[in-house]
This record gives sequence, C-alpha cells and structure tokens, in this order.
Amino acid sequence: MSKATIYDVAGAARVSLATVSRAINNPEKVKPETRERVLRVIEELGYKPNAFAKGLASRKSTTVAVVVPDMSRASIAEMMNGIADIARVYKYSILIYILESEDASEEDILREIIAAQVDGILYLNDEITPVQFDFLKKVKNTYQIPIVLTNTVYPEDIEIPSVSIDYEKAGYEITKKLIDEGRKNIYMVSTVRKYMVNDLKEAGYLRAVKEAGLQEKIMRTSGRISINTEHFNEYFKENKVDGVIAVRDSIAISFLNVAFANDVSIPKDIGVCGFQNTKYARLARPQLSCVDLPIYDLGAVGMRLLTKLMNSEEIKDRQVKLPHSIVLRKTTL
Amino acid sequence: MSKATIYDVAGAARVSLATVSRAINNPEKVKPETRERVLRVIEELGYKPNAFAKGLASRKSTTVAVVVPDMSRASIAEMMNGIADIARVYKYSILIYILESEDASEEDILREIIAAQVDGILYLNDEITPVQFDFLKKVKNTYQIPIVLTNTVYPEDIEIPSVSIDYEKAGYEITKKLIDEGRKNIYMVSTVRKYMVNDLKEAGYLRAVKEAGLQEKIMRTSGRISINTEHFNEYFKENKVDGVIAVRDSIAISFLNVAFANDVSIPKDIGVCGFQNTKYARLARPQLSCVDLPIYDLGAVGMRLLTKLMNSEEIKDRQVKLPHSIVLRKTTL
DNA sequence: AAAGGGCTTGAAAACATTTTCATCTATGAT
DNA sequence: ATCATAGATGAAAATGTTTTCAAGCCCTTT
Repeated sequence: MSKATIYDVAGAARVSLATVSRAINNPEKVKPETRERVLRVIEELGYKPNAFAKGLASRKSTTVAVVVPDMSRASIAEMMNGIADIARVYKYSILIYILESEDASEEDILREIIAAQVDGILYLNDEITPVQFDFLKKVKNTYQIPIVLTNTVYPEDIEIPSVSIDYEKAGYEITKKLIDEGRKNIYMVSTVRKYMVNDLKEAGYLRAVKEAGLQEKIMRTSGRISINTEHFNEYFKENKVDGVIAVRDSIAISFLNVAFANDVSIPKDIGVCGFQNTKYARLARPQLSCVDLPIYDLGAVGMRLLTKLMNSEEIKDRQVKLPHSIVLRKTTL
Repeated sequence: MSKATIYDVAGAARVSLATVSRAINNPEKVKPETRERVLRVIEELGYKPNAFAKGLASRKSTTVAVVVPDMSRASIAEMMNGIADIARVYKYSILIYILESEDASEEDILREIIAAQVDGILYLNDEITPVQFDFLKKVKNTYQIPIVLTNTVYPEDIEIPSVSIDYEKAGYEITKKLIDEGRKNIYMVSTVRKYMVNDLKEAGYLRAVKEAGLQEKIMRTSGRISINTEHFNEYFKENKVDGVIAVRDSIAISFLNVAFANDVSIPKDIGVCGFQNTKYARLARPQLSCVDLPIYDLGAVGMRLLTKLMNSEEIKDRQVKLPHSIVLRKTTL
C-alpha cells in the first residue's frame, strides 16, 4: 500500500485532517490520547506524509542544496560525510549539484537550485570568482535563501557566512617549520588554476619566507602526475631546493617520487610537506608530514551553521575558522 | 521577485493556466504564436515552476535517490561524477543518502527515501546482505519504484537490475598474470568485512589458483593501515610469499611499504597487484600494477539504466557488465 | 447561574501545478 | 448552406498537505 494519505489516517482515527497534521508536527497541541490513537493508525497504515504536498502547503522543503566542483576530490567527498550526518540530525535532505559539467553554466545550475525550492545552499566550490560571488549574493538576497561557504572564504566580504580554516596561518606555520630546520631554499608548489584557498596558503608561505629573509619561490604546476613529474625534474636540474611545501598531499607525494628518482635523501636533503593529511599521506614512503585539516568537521560545522541560518537564529561569528594542526612524520626532520 | 506563479504568467500572456502549462510541457499542443508569447512572458517574469506543485500534481519528482555507504571511498565519489553527468542530461535531480550513520537503520533510510517521492533509486552499497536485498525488493514491488544496483551484483537474482563489472573474471585474470610470471605462493589480501564484490574477486582468484594446482591463500585484514602493517609483518616472518593481490589499491600500497621495510625487492621477489587503478596507484613507488575499473562509467551507465526504467522502456540486459582491463606497471614483471 | 478562559478539535482556505473534459473556431467536404 | 472534424483553448477538478479561524467543551471565577 503505497498511498495512504492523511485522509485515510483521519478517517481511521476518526479525527480531522488538521488533527492528524498536528499530531505529527505539533504534538503538544493535541490531547495525548488522541495523539496516541492517531500515531497508532499512522503506524498501522504505514503512512508517510507526501513531501510535495507538505512542501507546497508549508513553503518549506527541508532540503538543502550542496554545490560542489567535483565529487572525486578527496576533501569534497569527506566533507559530504560530515554534511550528511548533521543534515540527518536536523532532518534535512541533501540535493547535490556538481558544477564541472560542460553543458551547464554555474548560473544555470543556481537557477535549477532555486526552482527546486531548497531551504538553503551549502557552497563548497573553492574556485569561486568575484563574478560568481556577486551572483551568489544576488541569489541570496533576491530569493532570501541562506547560503554558507564551506572550505572557502571570501576574505573581505562577510555578507555570506563561511566556515573554513585559517589557511594563511597554516601556510605560515608549515613554512616556519621548514625554516626552523635550517632550510634556505623552500619552494611552494601550488596550482596553475586559481583556488581561493591556495592563494591563502601561498600568502602564509610568503609571510614566513619574507620574515626569515629568504627568497620566495612559488612554482605552479597541474594536478596531473605526468606534468608534475616533468616540472619537478626540470627543477632539480636548474635549482637547488631543500624544502618543498605542496598545496595538496598528492602533489607532495608526486614530488617525493621524483626526488627519489634523482637520488636525493628525504628528509635530509629536502624536507617535504603536504596539505590535508589524506589517507595517502600515511601510505607514502616515507610517510608525509603535512598540515592536518579537519575536513569532516568543516562539512559538519558548515551544515550546522546553515541550519541555524535557515532557522533564523542569530549567529555571532560569520566567518568561523576551525583549528588545524601540523602532523610531523618522516619527510621532515 | 521570487514568486511569479503560473497565474501571473497566464494573466500577463492573456491565456489560461492550462495553456501556460502546455506551453512548457507539451509545446506541440499549443499554437506557435501563443507559445511564443507565453514563453516570452515567462522569460520576462523569470518564472520557474514550483517543484512541489508540479510534483504534487503530476506525481513525478524527476528526482532520484542515490544510496551510498560512505562518501569518502574513492570509488563512490568518482561514480557520483558519472551519475551526476547523466542525471543532468535527463534532467533528474539527485538526492543523496549516506548509510553509515549510527542513528538510522537502512530501513529507516529507505522509508525516508520513499517519503521523498523519488522516481528511482540508485543503490551503490556493496555490503548488501540477503536481508537488505529482500527489503529492497519489497520496496521496489510495493512502491513500484525502479531500483538499480551499481557496482554491486546479487549474482543469482535478476529482479533488480545491476551494472557492474565481472569481478570474478578480473580476479581470475590478475591472478593468472602472477601465475604466468612463475609465482607459486600467491596471496589474496581481502577484507574482514564482507563485501559482495570482494567475494567475487576472491572467487576469481580461487579459480585461477586451483586451475594452476597452487595452494589458495586468502588473508583477511582491515582497511586500517596500522592493522594492515602488523598483519603483513607477521606474514613475512612465517610465510613465504611471492605474489600478492589486494582487493583495493590502498591495501596493495600498504603492503608495498611493508615489503620495503623488510628489504624485499618488488617485483623480483614479490609481484603485487591492486584493484581499481586510483590516482594513488600511479603515485605509489614503484607504480602499482592493477585491475583498472571504469568507475565513472559504472555510475553513468547505472544512472542511464535507471532513466530507462523510470521511463518504462524495455531493457534487454538486466545485469550489465562493463569491461575492465589490466594495467601493468612496475610491481609485476 | 452566567461569564470568562483554556484546551481541543474541525471546516475550509490556501499552496501552484497538471490534466481531463468540454467548448469554440475555422476549415474543408458534402 | 450544413455538417463534420481537427486543432486550440479554457474551466474546473485533482493532487495531499498546513494553517487560520471559529466553535465546542469543561472548568473556574464571580
């Protein structure tokens, strides 16, 4: 029996629709005996409120949209776990939107999202441009729908709340660690594509390096392993390096491999650090030192913040920063 | 203006609701001029049909549920990309449900899903038990909602269609490869937890090993690196090994590390193979030989199959098997 | 005994679509 | 000129909830 409606329940429990609805949504407003009778009938009939009728009548969907650039990134996937856990406790469903597809602009997708009548948007795209950011703000304001940025920050603008970590500080700290080991030629290996958070990591690196009177050396490569490898090999020919900080674990590991091929000893000759502390940081040989990011928590806290917003609760901190840590393993002294 | 309704459009275009609805959903049923006028008004007002009213009236949601055990597995995340791409072309939205949470049983979650009125379910959980499978069938039959299993098979039962790869064959082939290299003590490293697909990989391994008159040696460990490492170390003490097939790349890499710590030469002394061909197989040192799985395609084809089912199209093959391949790198001869 | 005030409940409107059925118009055939 | 027919459109029912408003009931207070 798929189709028990509220009418069926009302009939069987000998009450009106209104009472059934109240028994479910405002239990305190109906007499305990009645409520119990109604609930029993609901149980018997296996009644489940129709989500559409509910959404239509109440103008709430208890659904949030999660916007991601690409699901296969380790950080995104892990954040999803945190998001889903919190969403469950607050009874929200998750609609997922993946941006990278060819045949739909970000704007199209945002329109889709609006049409879907979600109660809130969790935005995980860290490649956000000023144009996109403005569009986001427009969406937020004209449709009055709460948005939170997760694992991205839009530094000077507090209009859209965000939860992230202090990437600048993390970049600074990890660079400092290498400096404290006495290293003088520390490279930051970043990406050619512009990611908000990588800019921040670079900023932290620059601060530490300048503070120590060292020369800044930022190298940009791609996430593709074959390209990395070539880049790195050239660097070995032309430059002397004694420290490398990569903006992603996988890039650090890639570097590790090239270093070994070139017979350099890690960590003696070169100290290497990554970012995130994925499972693969521990699977690297030697195990990778890196900044540990609370990825799951980022998702969870972001979602929690969104629930508050959707509930019109006052929030004190519109740019929450979660703590990170540095985990030292075998690629540093 | 968030709230242009179909009434507003009808008014501005001087037609009835029905005509507006038709102009959108059955363009061929309305006179070209009228249609154009209506569409122009829609554009002007920025009208978007309310998804709830639409769902309520049409009894279709154009939404599918994707059920996954845990988002952070590399295979799951990558499948999501394929799923999302195909979903977009057929205009379906994706509701995501993650199973592993403590406070909700699988049955609860399935109830949630049907309450959400999805048009179809894509089920990616490869830890499916007979009980769960029966429950799935019940859901499918009593609610008449199409379900497809993706990257899982329920071998003897064709009632719920599936798309997967021939894991048994893959297991056989990769084992055969090691046998052909002249190896005699080939271990399969599987998981203690029961995954449908790992059982299949084991079956293939067993077939190859028996066929060659070798002894079968299945070792079960956990996904946790620290536990793996201990297990592997003990094996090195007590057993002689010259071949290892791991059910996951990460386990193979973990093994690689232990092997190096024990001064064995790869691939000369031991040939090692993984399953899936993740990015990390190429980041391993030496690069890992493994079975390559078309993960993205699995998601895409699964979703495509589901759209057919939801559209009541006849499908010929209820258990589609996607082709895999073996990629030989540096951990085999 | 009448008035007031909580609780508890029900009737009906509202939510924004789709879809069925009937009506209308124009066109071509008789 | 009449009729049949096809195509285009509109009126209204249907979809399954929530929510407002009013009413009923029972108890307390005057």
